[in-house]
Amino acid sequence: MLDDRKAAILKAIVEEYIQTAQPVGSMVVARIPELSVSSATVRNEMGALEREGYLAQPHTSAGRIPTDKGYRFFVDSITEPGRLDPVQSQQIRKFFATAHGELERMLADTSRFLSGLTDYAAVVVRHSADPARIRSVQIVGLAPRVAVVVAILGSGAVDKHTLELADEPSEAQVAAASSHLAAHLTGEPVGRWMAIPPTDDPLVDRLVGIANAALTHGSGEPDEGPQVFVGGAARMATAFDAVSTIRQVLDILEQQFVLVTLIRDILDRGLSVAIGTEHGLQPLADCSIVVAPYEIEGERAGTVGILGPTRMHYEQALAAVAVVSKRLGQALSEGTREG
Amino acid sequence: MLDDRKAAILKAIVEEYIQTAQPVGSMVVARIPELSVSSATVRNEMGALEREGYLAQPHTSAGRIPTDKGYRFFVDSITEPGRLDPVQSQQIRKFFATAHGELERMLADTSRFLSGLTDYAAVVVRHSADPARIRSVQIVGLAPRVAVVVAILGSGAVDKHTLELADEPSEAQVAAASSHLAAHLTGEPVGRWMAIPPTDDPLVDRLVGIANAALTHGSGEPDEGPQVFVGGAARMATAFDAVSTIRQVLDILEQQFVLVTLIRDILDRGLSVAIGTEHGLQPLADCSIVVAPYEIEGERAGTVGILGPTRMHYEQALAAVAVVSKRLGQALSEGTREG
DNA sequence: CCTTGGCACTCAACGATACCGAGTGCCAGC
DNA sequence: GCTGGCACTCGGTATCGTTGAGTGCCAAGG
Repeated sequence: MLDDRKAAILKAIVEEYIQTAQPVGSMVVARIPELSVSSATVRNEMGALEREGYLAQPHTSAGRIPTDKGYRFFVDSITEPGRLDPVQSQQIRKFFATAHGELERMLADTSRFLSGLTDYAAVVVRHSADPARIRSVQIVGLAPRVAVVVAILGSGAVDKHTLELADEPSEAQVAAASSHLAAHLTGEPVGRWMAIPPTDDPLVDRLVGIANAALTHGSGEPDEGPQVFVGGAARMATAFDAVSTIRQVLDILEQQFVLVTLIRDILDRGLSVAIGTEHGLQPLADCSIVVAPYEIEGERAGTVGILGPTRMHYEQALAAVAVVSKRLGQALSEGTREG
Repeated sequence: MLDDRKAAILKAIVEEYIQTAQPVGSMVVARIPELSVSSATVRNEMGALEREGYLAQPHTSAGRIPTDKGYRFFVDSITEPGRLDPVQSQQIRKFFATAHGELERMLADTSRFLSGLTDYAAVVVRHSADPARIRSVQIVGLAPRVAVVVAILGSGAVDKHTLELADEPSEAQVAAASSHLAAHLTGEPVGRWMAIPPTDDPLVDRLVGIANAALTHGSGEPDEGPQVFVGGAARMATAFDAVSTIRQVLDILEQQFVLVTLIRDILDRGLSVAIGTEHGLQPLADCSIVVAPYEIEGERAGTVGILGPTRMHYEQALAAVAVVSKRLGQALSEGTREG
């Protein structure tokens, strides 16, 4: 597609522009040692690259700026995993050594951490596309008319619902309902309606029905769709200088549904980076997104990602997202105890 | 302190400035019908108001801008509750009619709603200053080495922790531990360490100890300090035009601890509004905060508030925050079932 | 004594103008 | 095909009036 020299020039321009945020002129490119050509030659090549859509010129007599296509070429040419500098690796190690606690807090912390690490906004999605299966379920009476149904899910999460009863079941009836429920729900995905055959005790059936309904339609997390944690949105205020752009980007970051759709879209297309207008969202035309799914015990459990300007530092971003998603998965696979 | 005319002039200037965001000149003030004086008189009074610290001048030959002290006078002069316009009342009614679900989701939704209602950033804090008391507690065995301790709190919230055991207690032992724990913890505030006397079965004691520890130091919400929900932070990008200000304010909004401290501070001082530098936070020097606590069943359970520029629309803000906090409290008092 | 019209003064905002220089495109020569 | 040279472009910055909103002060009038 591009001969070696064009590729080298394009790469140099992208790198320079990412660093300086200024249009890159031919002289700067000609100065880099790998290329021993004059600026005039570079100018010719730059003209060609512009005609092919890799570069753009803000106006005549300005340097060149990479287009989305230019960034795309650059990103695709990053083949080796990309090194994190030791300081960052150290930070990551430290974070995951000390991080602990409840899943949701962990995800929120991770989003903040990743944002600090990369200096872009970070997003962590916990998706529930594949609903966790119920590993164990139990009804517990707590007071004459109050009971709890507690389900432990395959993901290690605990789904619990308090039940208010019209009846006052005996302990035996609660126990019967509990085991009847367990017999029919264990192994099933949570949040899906499961028909449960009646027993010979209508009171037990009512109790089972209430518990089953709570697990199905209950307001516990699992069936409320994916959860989104955004960290470091404030950094977008530094990444752009047009207030309107900042506003638009922040708006998107608050629309969790949009974020989730966007990220799923990117993953569905088999990408790990979406640049500028590659994703459809017009307000994010100046943004790139780097994502990586994380896995808990081999199952995709969510995604981590960062959102930055198209002129983001892609190697670092890719490396950081990759490492953090891996480590997050590991950390969550260990600490499956606490839901 | 201020004679009637000065007060009227000050009020007019504040209102005008809130609307236009432009320094207010003497002629504009002289035009208002209540005051039938010439602009020259207004100028004299404005000079006096400036000397007394209520007004400031960006530069000679510009109009006047209210100082924090000026806003404070204005806010303190708002005595009657302040009317919400019918559209907003309608919105509020509708929101609380349809809002439902889990406490945390409800609070998050409320923060988003309040932000939309006022067009400022909104904050909802769920504080746990007065830890809820345990109404009922129970240990449930789920698997040979896995048990759950479930505590229902006075607030209606459910605190549950999964326990991983070294032993394999019998059902009777679990039941014994459960009732022993219940006997000593019921009525106590959660999250505080309670000594529990030993029984004659060391295995039961170990189980009780683990459960007790989980409830005390466990990672469940109640002892993790207050939770903060921020909605509509993006709106701060419209409220200010200096990018650095936006950045600073967004930063604060992400520091939950700072927010909570700030809000508690304001409430502790018996205020419902903090203007500009009245709160200590330098980055928020251009912001005002309007807060109101909400109550669940008569107990203070948290705070709702909004954060906007010092030139915010105070009457509306005060009214909106007051009404939303009240309605939120009512809504949560009804739906105490689901934790 | 307070109010008011008048007047000189101030100063940010705006527009016009000129200038600078980084960067380009093109061309002729090596 | 590469390179040095050169004319050209045009955004950015600085300079300089000009404008006008707004003030402070004063002297006259109720």
